Amino acid sequence: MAKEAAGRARPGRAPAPAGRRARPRQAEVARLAGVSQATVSLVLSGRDLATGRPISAETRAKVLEAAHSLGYVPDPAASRLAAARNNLLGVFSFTATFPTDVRHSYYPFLVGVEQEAAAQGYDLVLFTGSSTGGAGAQGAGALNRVRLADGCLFLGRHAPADELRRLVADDFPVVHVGRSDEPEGLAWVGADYVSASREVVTALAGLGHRRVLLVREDDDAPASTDRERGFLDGLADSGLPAGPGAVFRCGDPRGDLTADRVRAWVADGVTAFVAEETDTGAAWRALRAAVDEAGLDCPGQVSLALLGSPPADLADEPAPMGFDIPRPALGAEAVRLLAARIAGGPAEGTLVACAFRPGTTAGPPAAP
Amino acid sequence: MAKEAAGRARPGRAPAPAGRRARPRQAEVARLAGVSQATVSLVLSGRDLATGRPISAETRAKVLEAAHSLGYVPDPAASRLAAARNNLLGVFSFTATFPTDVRHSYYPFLVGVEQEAAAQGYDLVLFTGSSTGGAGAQGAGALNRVRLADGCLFLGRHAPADELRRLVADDFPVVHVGRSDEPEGLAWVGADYVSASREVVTALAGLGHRRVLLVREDDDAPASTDRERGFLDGLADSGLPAGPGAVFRCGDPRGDLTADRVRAWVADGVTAFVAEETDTGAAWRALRAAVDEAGLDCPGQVSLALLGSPPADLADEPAPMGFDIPRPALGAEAVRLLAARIAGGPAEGTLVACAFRPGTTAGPPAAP
DNA sequence: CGCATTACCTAATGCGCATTAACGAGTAAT
DNA sequence: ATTACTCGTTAATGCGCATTAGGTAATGCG
Repeated sequence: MAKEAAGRARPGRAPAPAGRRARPRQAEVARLAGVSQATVSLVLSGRDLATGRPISAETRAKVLEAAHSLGYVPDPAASRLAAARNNLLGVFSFTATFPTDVRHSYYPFLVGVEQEAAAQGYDLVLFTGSSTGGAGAQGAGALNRVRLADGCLFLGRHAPADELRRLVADDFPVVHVGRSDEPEGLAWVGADYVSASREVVTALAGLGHRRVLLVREDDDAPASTDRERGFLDGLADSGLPAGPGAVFRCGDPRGDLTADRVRAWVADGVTAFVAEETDTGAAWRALRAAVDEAGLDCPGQVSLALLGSPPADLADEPAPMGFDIPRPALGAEAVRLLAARIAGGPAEGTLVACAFRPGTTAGPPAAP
Repeated sequence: MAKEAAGRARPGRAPAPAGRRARPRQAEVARLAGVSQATVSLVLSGRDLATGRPISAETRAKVLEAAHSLGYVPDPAASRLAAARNNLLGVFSFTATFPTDVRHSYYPFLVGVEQEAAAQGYDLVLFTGSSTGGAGAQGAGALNRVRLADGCLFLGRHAPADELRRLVADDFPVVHVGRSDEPEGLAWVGADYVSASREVVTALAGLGHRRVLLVREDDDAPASTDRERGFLDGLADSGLPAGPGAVFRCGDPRGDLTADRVRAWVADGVTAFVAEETDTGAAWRALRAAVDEAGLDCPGQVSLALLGSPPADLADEPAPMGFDIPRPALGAEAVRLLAARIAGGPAEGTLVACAFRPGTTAGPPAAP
């Protein structure tokens, strides 16, 4: 008895919609060349040469000609499915990837990401996320969408640790941009704020300043604490006093950053101020405003430095002493690390050095 | 006799690499939920509700919970291969998508693309490409990678028509950003340069100018020819002379744009100049330089206008009369059109209106 | 109570390609 | 001649998902 009943219907695909059907498949190339589909795959992927699996030159030629004459182009979906990887890198940011306000943007970073991704043979998936409503469900599980890529980059200061933890626990290749201890075992690339900040303090000390004050914001992201750490290290290196009075925290109970306060500090012997850099540049703006209002001449009476790059809208002003984060390099490094993780590499953290910027806002301290 | 010999080995996939825990598949969700893979597919795609295929609420809930707890996310390649969609929109540019030189950038455009894509429930795939080496093979077939997505946006003035033609012929949903006639049947969105340029000329005529000259570059992209067309239309509308002398082409055999030439035109009765906008802003820069060198006061002795927005590095200068391309709106419109094409809509061209900008570089003509 | 519905769900199938064991045909070695 | 290989190619298989005919239990109908 035949196992198959005669009129057994066939489930599965509906017949191809007549209109769309034009693209040749490997099977058709194979038929035309008089070989098997497998041979076509081998020849076209060049895997024969690479893996030492030999295909005669004659067969190669036949296949190539057949493919060409049919105008064969591989179906990327099928390739990627069969190859169990899709050559896609995710980019997920906790704010809009293309913020309307260009000032605060990941643009320079993405420049590096794009370049390096291309170099490594990856395309990029931008998860329209967090901000705008996004393609997927909001909130819990939103991060899961990134699993469609082979790995994912995360941008932003405050990543939801628990969601990330889940990805990391599943051994999904993830790289966070910005130093982060939060989920244990998270790979990251970050700028070396500690060294860069120390270098700025050292430079100020080298100019002769003996009392330097850090103005920072009330935010405990690693980017902030690293800068403070480097600042304090720098003071220690130069043998300068580093008591709690050396750091002023905006939003402090002690009050705001005012001209009066600045005058008091100066009267107290402070000759140089250092501001933390953040997305908004609030600390730097506040410091400049206060110094300005206090009527103090910048390179003359007090020296100023910024632990980072000035916000774009202040790009025209004289460059402050400080350092520049090599954002494109950071992006490229992030991609490199992610590619390594995908290939099975370890989840490490990588620091990228910042470039010191002498600027024109610092000089020798004024004689008292 | 058994057809299969006893120890017949199994070709095909190698066992999954032990180390990395793979993404969950529908099959695992199914197992956890105690149902079949097909049911999972039905529930997750919502196809049950849509097509009236009944799935009990209880089963739905089980499946959804299992999927959620496993962090399931569909494999885009598989979805696509199975002839569905993957909610991915491609973006392919013929230069780096994030050019190092921010001046010429698709940034504002991408802002709109991201927003609208999110609104429509799509994620974006940036095909790293063209310029930098790209993920796929260069040249022939490079465009083919975009087939991974449900549809693709193409950016850039000079698209390789033959490659595009192939995609269009295969009925792959494509939208070109910028008017384009090249591959027949290509959908596009573009700014309405003709109307906008005409409006500028009309405004100048309204101020009393009777001789207006267009400075354009030597490039025959539609963006250029449309502006010239609108310029000439504007002249005609206002009854102004529009002979061949009304248009000056940089890189002309007649020579460069010099101060002397500008003086000669002015002596000849020209009171207003209009420059084409391009990526580099070359025409506008040349015109400004020449006028400046000729010692002519801008709103006073001659009026100037720019058929577009000034380059970013000239953003601080007084705004020229002209128009602004609503780039974010263009991006959004492109996404909308692409979504429509994916849904089976027609391949149409869409013009988006530009916003007239009075600026401060145009005034009544000087008395002779 | 027998048969037709209805409500739910599963089995089977294929999308197009990559992968790999196995096979046939030569050669060389035994 | 038999074994032992090498070389070139193919058959078979599955990647993960969507699709759809068909099955099964529960319900309706006369």
